[in-house]
This record gives sequence, C-alpha cells and structure tokens, in this order.
Amino acid sequence: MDERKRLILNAIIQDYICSAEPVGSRTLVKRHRIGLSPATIRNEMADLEDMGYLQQPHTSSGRIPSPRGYRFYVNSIMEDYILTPAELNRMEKLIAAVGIPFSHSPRQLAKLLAAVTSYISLIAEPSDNIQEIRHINLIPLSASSAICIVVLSDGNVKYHAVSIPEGVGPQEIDALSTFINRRLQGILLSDVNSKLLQELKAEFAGNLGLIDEIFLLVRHLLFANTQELVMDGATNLLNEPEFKDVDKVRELFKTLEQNEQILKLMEADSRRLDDLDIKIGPEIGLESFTDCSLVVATFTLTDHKVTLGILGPSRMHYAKTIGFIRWLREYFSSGGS
Amino acid sequence: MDERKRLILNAIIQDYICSAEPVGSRTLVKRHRIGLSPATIRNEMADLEDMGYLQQPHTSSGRIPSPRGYRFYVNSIMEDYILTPAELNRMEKLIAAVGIPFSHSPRQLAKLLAAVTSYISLIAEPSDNIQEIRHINLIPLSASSAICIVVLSDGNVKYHAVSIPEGVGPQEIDALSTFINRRLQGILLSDVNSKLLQELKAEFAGNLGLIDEIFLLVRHLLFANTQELVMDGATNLLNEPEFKDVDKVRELFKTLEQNEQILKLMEADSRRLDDLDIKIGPEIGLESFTDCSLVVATFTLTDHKVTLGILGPSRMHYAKTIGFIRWLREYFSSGGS
DNA sequence: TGTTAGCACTCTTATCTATCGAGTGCTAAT
DNA sequence: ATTAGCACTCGATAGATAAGAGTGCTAACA
Repeated sequence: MDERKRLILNAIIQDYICSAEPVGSRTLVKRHRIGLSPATIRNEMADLEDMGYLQQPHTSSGRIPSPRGYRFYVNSIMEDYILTPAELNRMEKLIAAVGIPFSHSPRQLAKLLAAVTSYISLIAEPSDNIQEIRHINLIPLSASSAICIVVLSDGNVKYHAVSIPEGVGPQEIDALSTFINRRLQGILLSDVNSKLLQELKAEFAGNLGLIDEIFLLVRHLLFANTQELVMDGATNLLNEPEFKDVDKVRELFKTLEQNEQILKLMEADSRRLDDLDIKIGPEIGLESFTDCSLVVATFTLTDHKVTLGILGPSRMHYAKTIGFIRWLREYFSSGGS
Repeated sequence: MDERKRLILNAIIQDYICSAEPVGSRTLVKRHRIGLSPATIRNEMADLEDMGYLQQPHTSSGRIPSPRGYRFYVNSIMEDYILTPAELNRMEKLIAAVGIPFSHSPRQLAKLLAAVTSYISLIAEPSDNIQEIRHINLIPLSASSAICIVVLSDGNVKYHAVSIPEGVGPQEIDALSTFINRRLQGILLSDVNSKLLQELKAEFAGNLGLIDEIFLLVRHLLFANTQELVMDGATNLLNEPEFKDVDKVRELFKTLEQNEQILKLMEADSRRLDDLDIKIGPEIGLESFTDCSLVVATFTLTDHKVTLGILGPSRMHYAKTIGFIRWLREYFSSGGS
C-alpha cells in the first residue's frame, strides 16, 4: 500500500461519505486536485479493489469502500477532526438549553448526542455484577401499601410497591425494615439466594406473609434483567439514502427493539474507560447492521459510568463523530454536568 | 341512514381493515353474501360517499372509509369482539413467559401489548401533581458520595447521587438526612419553593455546602419533566401497507420521539378510569398521525394507575384491539399481576 | 516503465408507450 | 326499486428506448 493508494482511498472514502454515491475516476480527479488522469486512477482503483478495500456495486459503476476499506481508513488514514466554531456553538447552546444536569437524565444525554451527530444514540448504564446491597428499607405509603427501596453499591436504586396485609401496622413494617436492612446490608448480590432468604425468614419473628412478599420482590428487583437502554435519534437514520427502503428499516428497528442484544453489544466494550471502540459493518455481528457502524465509548458523569454508542451508516462521518464524543467526554470530565 | 346502508358500510370497513385495498362493488358482493347486485351496491356506495362516510382515492377505484366512516363504525356499528381460544392461549403464554409481575415493568407490559395487538403500544404513568413528599433520605455510598432518595405519595421514587464535601462524615450525613426528612415529610410538592428551602437552610446547623447541593438536587428531581413514556412495537407499523413509504414513516417516528406531545395526547384521556377513548385520524390532531388511530385506556396495576395507548393505522382492527384491552384490564383487576 | 488518451462496452436510470383490468356512472330494461 | 349492459377512467405493469456515468483494455507517449 503506497502513499498514492492511501491518498486515493482517502479521497474516495471522503467523497462517498458525503455523497453516498459510488465514486468514479473522473469525478474523483475533478473534485480533488490530484495531478493524475482518470485512467491512472482507474488502474489504482482496480488495485485497491483487488486488495479488498473497495468494491463495485456493479461492473460499470464507481467504487464504494468495503468494510475493510473503512477499517483501514479508520485505523491508518483518518485524521483528528477539529470541531468548527459553529459546531461548538451549537453544542453549547444545546447543552445550556437542557437545564437539568445530564447526570440526572440519560434521556437528555441521548437526545443531545443524537442531535449533534445526526445518528442514533444509545445509552446504557454498565452493570457491575459484583455489587452489594448498600441499603434496603420500607417506606409506608398508605394503610395497605409501602415502597420497598434497595440501594446498590454502584449507586443504582431499585424500588417497588408492596401491599401490606390487613392488620400489619407501621411499627411492624418498621421492625421488618430494620431487620432486613441489618441482615442484607453488605451482602453481595450473588449471595442473595433462596437459601439465605429462607434462613432470614426462619430468624424473623414478625408477619411471615409480609416478609415473603418482600423477598419475592427483592429477587425480582435484583435479578430482573432491568439494565436500561435509552435510545434517541432513530429517525435520523431515515434521512440516510441507504435506508430509503422500508424493509431495511424494519429489520434495523426490529433489532434495535431487542434491548438485550444491543446492551450486550455495548457491554463488550465498556471495559476500557478512556478509549473508544469502533465496529464497522459486519464486525458488529448482526445481520441487520451490516450497513451500519457503531462507535462505543465510556463516559464518567458525576461519579457514575455511562456507556454510550453512536449507530450510523457505515458511511458515517467517523472523524467528526469521534470528535464530538471526545469533546463531550472532555467537557463532562472537566466539571460540565 | 337505513339498515341496508349500515350493512354495506360495515362490510366495506371490515373488508378494508383486512385487505387495505379500496373495495369495489363486485368484490363486495362476492365476499359477503348480500342479496344485491353490484349496481345496487354502487348506488348505495355513491350515497354513502355523499354522506361523508366513504371516499374514493381516484375516480375509478373502489371506496375506502373516511375518518367519519370509521367514527360511525366505532360508535354505532361495531360489535364486541370475542377473543378466540388461540388468541387467549397466546396471550396467557406471553404473560406467563414474562416472569416478573407487570407492575414492576412498564416495558414488559408495553412489549406484551405490542405483541398482542401488533400495533404500537404506549405506556405512561399519569402524574398526579398534588403529591406530597412521603420520605426523603440520604444513603452514604462511599466517602465522597451518597444517594438521595425521595418517595412521593403516589409511590413514585426519585433518586440521584450527590457528592459529599471533603471532611463530612457519616454521622453528619445522617443528621442532615434526618433533618430534611423531618422537615420535608408531608410537604406538598407545590409548596417546595426556594423560600421554604431558604428557611430550612437557615434553620440547619450543619454543613451548608452539602445542604445546598441537596436542595438543588431536590428541585431538579421533583420538577424536571420526568414523566416517563414507554413505547414498544414501533416496527409493527412498518408491516402495514400504508407505511411502505419511508417519508411517512419518518414523519410518524419524528412525532413519536417528541414524548411530551404524546404524553399530552394520553393525558387528556386519563381521567375516566373505566372506559376507553378512541381517536381516529385527524381527531388526534397531529399532522403525521392523520392515517392513524389511537386507543387510550387507563389501567390499575397493583395500586397504581397506568395509562396505555395503542397506536395503529386508521384501518386498525378496532373491535379486536378493544377486546384485548378489556380482557387485560379484567385480568389485572382480578388479581393477575 | 509509468502515465494517459481513446474507444468499445456495460449497466443503471429515466421516460415514454401500450396494454390490462378493476371499478365506476349512467341509461334503459325488468 | 333493482339490475344488466356499456362506455369510460385511471392506476399499475411491462417493454422499449435513450441517456449517462463509468469501466477495462489497448496503444501511444514521456
């Protein structure tokens, strides 16, 4: 891969990212001032195709980058993108308009990311599964109901209403609350099993119906697959020419509705804290995402980690997308909320 | 509107709901055994069109129902739909497969509704804004952070991390927690204003930086527009022939992404508890929903109210949709969880 | 030997045309 | 009041044609 090929590949990819049209030799020399004739470009293009970096939708059309082409571009050609003043300005305005600190609202963060990148944004709060229970208690709400709240060591809070059996008064609820808090505090989630709960139940002196319900609830709260995925900007992709076909859109959205799958995708990269991970087309490993790319990064927002993803067409503006993410990470880690 | 016209309108609407194709006089007599010739039907159809119940996409095509036609159908023609054993079976299987009680998870409920109706399901928890604070406390998490939890009288729980200033120990956090709980408990949300908070601050003897942060947080938690809207089945609509055009889909989804608008839509009907409300096409009042209908109902799930909506094409199977909703309401109110 | 002009060829896209068929409205007969 | 018959409308479908962008290959050139 000599310097000239890199140059040409770069030009082709940048053109294609903007135009979404296969780029031919003539248009390429017209747009970029390369001191070469179309015929020469054609030869180089043929070479790049043989090497697997380009592909031809059909015999007599221009070339488009292959996933491998994008990969090479991202790894070896792409240069850092400096956000324009207009872009910075817009972003700061959007941030100011939100009002609430972003750490309070993953939805707002998702909205911001989608607006700024014009792709789909995904936000997941990575689950440490070696958590322990930090606090658990019962807050009476009415004569017949209370709220059970569990605080986990990563700062997550789970809660749900429980109904109180007839004849159980506030003081008994309080006693139970104190009891389970004393006994479950500090316990690892992985140690909360039915054996432990049985032991506690035997030890407890009060209303058994109530403690039964609480334990059932605790298990549901803690082990229900409740990791949240927030998404925004789904419609952005509908503006991209690769999704002018409803069937493709349907497949894509169907996959997006299966949160577990998407969460797994983002999970895989949530480890490295300060870099970001780029998956291109087939690398994502999902049929309906073959024409997409996914950029995943981990952020720190006021003490808690957040994993975010940007899903766009493979023809995504990688440099700019990464630029935005880096800028936001910088902004948040230096005190922006 | 005589009996025969009703019969014909009914037949046309039912046909169109199934086929999504304009229905002509010949096909109508073929499919339904009406003892009339196509010519007679044609005359009746022309009348029904004059009356505003039908419309013709173009001069030489069959008729489709107008919004007014659907309205008349829903109000005066439609009969109760009895779920088939297969449908009941499927629904019960889906419910059993969830494992968690639905009251724990609006997402699961949304998924169920979408799967069962094959339309878009929307779930909102109606916000009573005359709530009071039932409980507020701080749970230390690490040396430098704690979780602030607020329980509201309707059972909603809001929480967020706060960072603890250097040198503030657990006992001081505890003191603050007890203090704000004692002073804010029972206070109406509408009475939590900066004047009250200033008074409390003056009264409090401990670390002022911390209480400042807590108060800021409380205001954000309580007044941020955080009413949640959960949606599922968006892809279902992509199967409907009226959405084979991406532009329409884009407009629809764009509107759906604006949660506030949708919430307002559902709010308007959350008052009547036991009936359900049907909005057809233009009645919804949103440009991009002109080809859609919305069925809104309010449910009671283990003590708390939930508003749910089903959004489908105007050509929706109204009777069946309503049948599902009624069955589910019955199921949940009679102890199903 | 690398580069380029020229040319024949390929393949997609847009446009036009003709045809088909489902459906209508109207008239006249029952 | 109903219906058979008929002329007419209009969208959908299928070829056919032309335009255009682009290629690969060959031969000439520096």
